[in-house]
Amino acid sequence: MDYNYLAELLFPHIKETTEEIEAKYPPRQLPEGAKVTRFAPSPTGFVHFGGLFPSTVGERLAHQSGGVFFLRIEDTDAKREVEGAAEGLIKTLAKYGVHFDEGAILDENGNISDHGAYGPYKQSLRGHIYQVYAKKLVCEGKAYPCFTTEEELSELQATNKKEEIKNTDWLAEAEAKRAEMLARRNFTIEEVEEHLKNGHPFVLRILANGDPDKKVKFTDLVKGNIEIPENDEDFVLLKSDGIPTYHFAHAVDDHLMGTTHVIRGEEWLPSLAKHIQLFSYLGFKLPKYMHIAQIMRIDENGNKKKLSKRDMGANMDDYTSMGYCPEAVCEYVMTLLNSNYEEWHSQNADKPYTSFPFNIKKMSTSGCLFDFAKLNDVSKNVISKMSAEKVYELSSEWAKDFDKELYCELVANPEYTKSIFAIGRGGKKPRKDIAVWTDVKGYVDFFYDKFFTIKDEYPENFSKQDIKLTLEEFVKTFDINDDMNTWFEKIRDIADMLGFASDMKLYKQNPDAYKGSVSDISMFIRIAITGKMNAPDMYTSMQILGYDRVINRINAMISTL
RNA sequence: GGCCCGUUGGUCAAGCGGUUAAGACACGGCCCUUUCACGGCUGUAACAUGGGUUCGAUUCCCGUACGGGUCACCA
Repeated sequence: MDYNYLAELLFPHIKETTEEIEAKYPPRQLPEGAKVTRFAPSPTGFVHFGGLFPSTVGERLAHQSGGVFFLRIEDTDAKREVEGAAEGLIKTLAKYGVHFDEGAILDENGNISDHGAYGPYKQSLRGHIYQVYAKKLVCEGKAYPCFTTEEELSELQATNKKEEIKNTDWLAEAEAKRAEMLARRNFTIEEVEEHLKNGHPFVLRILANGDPDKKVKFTDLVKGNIEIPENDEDFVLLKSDGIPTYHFAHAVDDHLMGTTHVIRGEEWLPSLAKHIQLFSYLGFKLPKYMHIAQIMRIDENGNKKKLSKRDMGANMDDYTSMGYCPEAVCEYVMTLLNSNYEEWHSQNADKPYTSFPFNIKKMSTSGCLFDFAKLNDVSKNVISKMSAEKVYELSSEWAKDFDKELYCELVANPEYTKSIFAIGRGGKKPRKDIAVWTDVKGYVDFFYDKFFTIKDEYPENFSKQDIKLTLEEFVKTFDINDDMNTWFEKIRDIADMLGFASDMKLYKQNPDAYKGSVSDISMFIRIAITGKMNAPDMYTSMQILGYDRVINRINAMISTL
């Protein structure tokens, strides 16, 4: 067959040669060892946790090596595209420290525009380029048109199923399909001309030359050495609308854009044979691949499943509403990505995660479970290191969007609010009460009259009389100007007066000799003032609340007893 | 079902032929302590399984089981 003629038939409008294209994409001038990585999402929705993973790896690897990290929008499937998704993607990623040097970047008006010399970075804008390479493959007899329609194809699969080739007998089905597809390879130029004349659409398929009994050896930077059967499937290169499939776009784009490391989820591993074949057909140098393990979740049967779109914790935008700060999420991602991150972090507590030497070799080969408990722990530590000022700023910013009522109280008196956040903060052993901004309300509520109500929630085993006497005595002796020792001595005095132990050590030696201890007396007061059994340091809390509020609350409690 | 990947405590994981099999989170206890939190100490708990190879296997090889992924004109 005259392949050149066929190519001309198929792509009459393509005049440019691959050499001319190549000339427009010269090799990058980068220092030795610099990595060029990319994140290449399809704009079909929000960024999910599984996408933050590889993008963080790409970002770290590129920027750590003095390389380039770019964003390519893979909008080759119009059916699935979601309006505005790309913009949202970029914004969300930026929030989590994933910044691009090149590619589709958001301008000041919120529109996507190209930055960099290796564009366009939106695949829908690169149609011409793919066709040039497609034409070349046809010329070389490595690709051919297939006029079988989608309907025919799915019918074929359907009949296979209908004919009671047992549902479990995939092999037979696959073979039937393969035989059918192989038949498509046989066509004459005349047939093609006829189809074209009738305006029939076609897809361009690769003419696979692989022998599945033979294996290709391959080294993945994460998975190590793997062997996969050669590809013998005539997969689609160009869809009937002329737009490339992922496989073809991947080969052409990553070659032209000079990607050195392809970082993607391990779900791509099965198609690696296709890519190897394609790169070889095209005469491209194969980039290095890193197939990183998926994040998993536990399904209702207790099995691990890939974390997917609808799962709790999947959508990165949910982390904002759940009240996580991005730094915490980033650190958590680092702990999952590099097993030695935590060790490094404990030794370099003051440094940002970006100065951690990220190491490919330390990446896990197996999928890990998403663990909110761990995230919360990381997050508590992150927040505990912030200044009161910062906590005020971030929590009120969050509350503004997600808890208006709280927001109003927080910002009504900033200095007051900051003094609350300052309790137990700033020292070597800061409190770690807040993991997420949604914790804030439950932590600070009693400082605001709006959220505070007097409730008699004393444990049953204490006499109301003692409680009442404690509160009355406290009101009599309370002086807001007392220092902490004086203040507490007064509480001890009340304990002694009522037959409670004022000395904890003595109490523990002989608890039966007393009605209780000074800790119980404190609890009586604490419940009146905070409404809780547990609360941060009471002396400081009272200083913040002020004399009137303290006395009013205690009096209010007395009257309910 | 084919192909590919994986399997160390509940979770994340060190380990790379000889270890008392780290550490972190979670959980329990103790100490500190007026509560909580913090901090300190401490405890429970793991090499999926069967065969090799080897003087010796968690580590290497093969099988089995289990889990995951994939098998589109989706990425």
